[in-house]
Amino acid sequence: RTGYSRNGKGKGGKMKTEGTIHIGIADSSGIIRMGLAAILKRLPNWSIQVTEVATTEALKHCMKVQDIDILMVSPQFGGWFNIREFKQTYPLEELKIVAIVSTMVNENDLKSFDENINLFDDSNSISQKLATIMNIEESEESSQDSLSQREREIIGYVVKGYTNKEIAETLFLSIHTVITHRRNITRKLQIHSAAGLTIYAIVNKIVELSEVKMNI
Amino acid sequence: RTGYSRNGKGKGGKMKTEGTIHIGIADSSGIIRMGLAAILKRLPNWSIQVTEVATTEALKHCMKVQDIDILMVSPQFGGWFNIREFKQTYPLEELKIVAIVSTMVNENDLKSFDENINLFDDSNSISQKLATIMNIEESEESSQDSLSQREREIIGYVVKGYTNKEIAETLFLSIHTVITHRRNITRKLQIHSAAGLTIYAIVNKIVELSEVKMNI
DNA sequence: TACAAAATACCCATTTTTAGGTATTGCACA
DNA sequence: TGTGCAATACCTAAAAATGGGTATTTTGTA
Repeated sequence: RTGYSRNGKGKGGKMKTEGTIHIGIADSSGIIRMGLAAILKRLPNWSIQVTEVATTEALKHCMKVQDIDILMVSPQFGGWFNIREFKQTYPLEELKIVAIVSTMVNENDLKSFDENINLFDDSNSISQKLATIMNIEESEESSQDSLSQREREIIGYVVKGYTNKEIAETLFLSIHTVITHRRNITRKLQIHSAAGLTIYAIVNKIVELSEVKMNI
Repeated sequence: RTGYSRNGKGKGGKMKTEGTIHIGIADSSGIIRMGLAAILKRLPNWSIQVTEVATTEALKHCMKVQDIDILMVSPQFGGWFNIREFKQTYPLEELKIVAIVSTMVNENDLKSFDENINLFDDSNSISQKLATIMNIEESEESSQDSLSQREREIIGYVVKGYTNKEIAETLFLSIHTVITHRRNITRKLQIHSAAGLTIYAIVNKIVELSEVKMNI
């Protein structure tokens, strides 16, 4: 695949020089995408090619047609970036995945990533982190309290103002099931109000603001 | 209105130059500075020149030697950006100051700014906000949807996930009063769910997304 | 195959919201 | 000086949400 060779472990030697690193940036914030890309491209001693994606569809396409060495992705990308599922879909051992930390993120959600980059990292810091991840090997799983597909679907209807009964009717479920889902959502997120859920859904892009504006 | 124009059809303005807008970006995060600058420079229908500064010293120097039309600055810039003091030091009537909202910010800290830009604003949104701040002149109220001040205040707490009882305790009111306010809000807006109310509040800028994120 | 998680469903009791009514006080404006 | 509205407060009743429990079926995976 890529021309970049991760020549084994612990090469203390100056990184890269063995070719261009291809970095994918997946974040819904255009400001972050462009800013991070600009910094990466200007890093001295690194030859970096950047591909930006703003949506999960674009990321899928990118993974299909590109040879990504490092994926930098917001933990909130596409609602919630399921890194475990992603790694199963794209079982590339050499692929490193870096979290872009911009807003509040649960500590647990960061464990599965090979590295974190936050908004206040400067060029030096980012360069150093790049050096680190290009040298290390393994990463292990950590089970997160993540939302299931159905739970995310339920949240979508809550944000649109549906009552539990209406959600049940829409999805052909018993209202008890909907209530159970909502109870599990509350437990996992520790968010106890519809308003809070709405904020969560917007911030984590489970729904689009423009998409729900019509429904209120 | 100002002389600044999209599409170059500017007419006699009160500001110095027609055509190009000079924007200063003051933020300690290089990612945000560069990302915001990249987006601004690529905005269609706008001609924008950007000056980036990372420190308060650089900002002072910039204000001395440059002709800034809009200053975009993080409320946390240099620890805390004292906008009142800044306006006294540089009494430029035409200077617009925009907050760059990246982390949690107190609502009060944003009031003094002419506009806010947050990380999740896309090009369109930023373009729209630019148009807004360059227009302010006849920006008087277009007769609000008749929501009273108290009602808007109540909505703020609803969005933050407060129950009616909690709102009553916070505002030293009877819960009956809070319920009455909420009934009137529901009647005026025809929005019958907390989720819908939350969307309304965000869209209509009664609350800032960045401000409530911390409360959920 | 066996296990874990997800999705489904129901029970209970309590709290909260919604929706209708009414009523008093104070303030602004014509 | 009266009219209208905002803000306050209370009553009742129904609907909905919340928080705790348990249990079955399905599904994916070790």
